[in-house]
Amino acid sequence: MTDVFAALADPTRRAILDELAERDGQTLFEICARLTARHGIGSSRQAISQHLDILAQAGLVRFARSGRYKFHHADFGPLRAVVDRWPIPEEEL
Amino acid sequence: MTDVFAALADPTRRAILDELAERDGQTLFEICARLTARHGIGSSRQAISQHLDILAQAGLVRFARSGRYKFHHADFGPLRAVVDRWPIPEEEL
DNA sequence: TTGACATGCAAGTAAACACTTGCCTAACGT
DNA sequence: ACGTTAGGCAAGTGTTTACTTGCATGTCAA
Repeated sequence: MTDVFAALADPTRRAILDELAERDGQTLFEICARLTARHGIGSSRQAISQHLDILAQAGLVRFARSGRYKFHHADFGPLRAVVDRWPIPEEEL
Repeated sequence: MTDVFAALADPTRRAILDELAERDGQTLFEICARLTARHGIGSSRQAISQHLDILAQAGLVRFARSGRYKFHHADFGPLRAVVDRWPIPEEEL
């Protein structure tokens, strides 16, 4: 399991997490289409696939293979490594 | 103000934040000494200074000049950008 | 079984990044 | 005034990273 912080460093990967947070279990092609349509990201399928691998190595995304489809599920649990590390001040009112 | 996520991607910068969380208001030389002694980080003064600039651009560190000393203060407020963006699950018991 | 669809693998490239090196400016103590 | 201390600036280097290109594998429908 590699670096959660490094996985979050790329804006395209954060957009992927946004997308999976809104609609979990998408395939690679769905993610590509929605990134283009809704986030203005025009990266190739292979680029997105590589990003998903990095997210998976960080534990932020899990795969579920079914036939020729590969569904992607987000897991935001590793983000506690960020939250628990430093004292985040309360929201000002 | 540049990318908070990118600022957190480097382990040396995270160690700097750890150090400032434990003892706020250190000078550059203090930070260097304590990083070496307590975190096993042997980077040069200039390297640490560049890291502090990046942390400052992300809003995570502020400076306070006093004579020939420059005191560094951590501000973890920008970390709410991480917390508020995705639904982080509760800790399992 | 043939073609279309969904994905995987791997080499190559260009840019970003972390770090060093060398010199410079400024503040303090004696 | 002089040396020392704290920090700044900027060019250069080696590695990492994001991305592309081209081809290969596997799955399903007709």
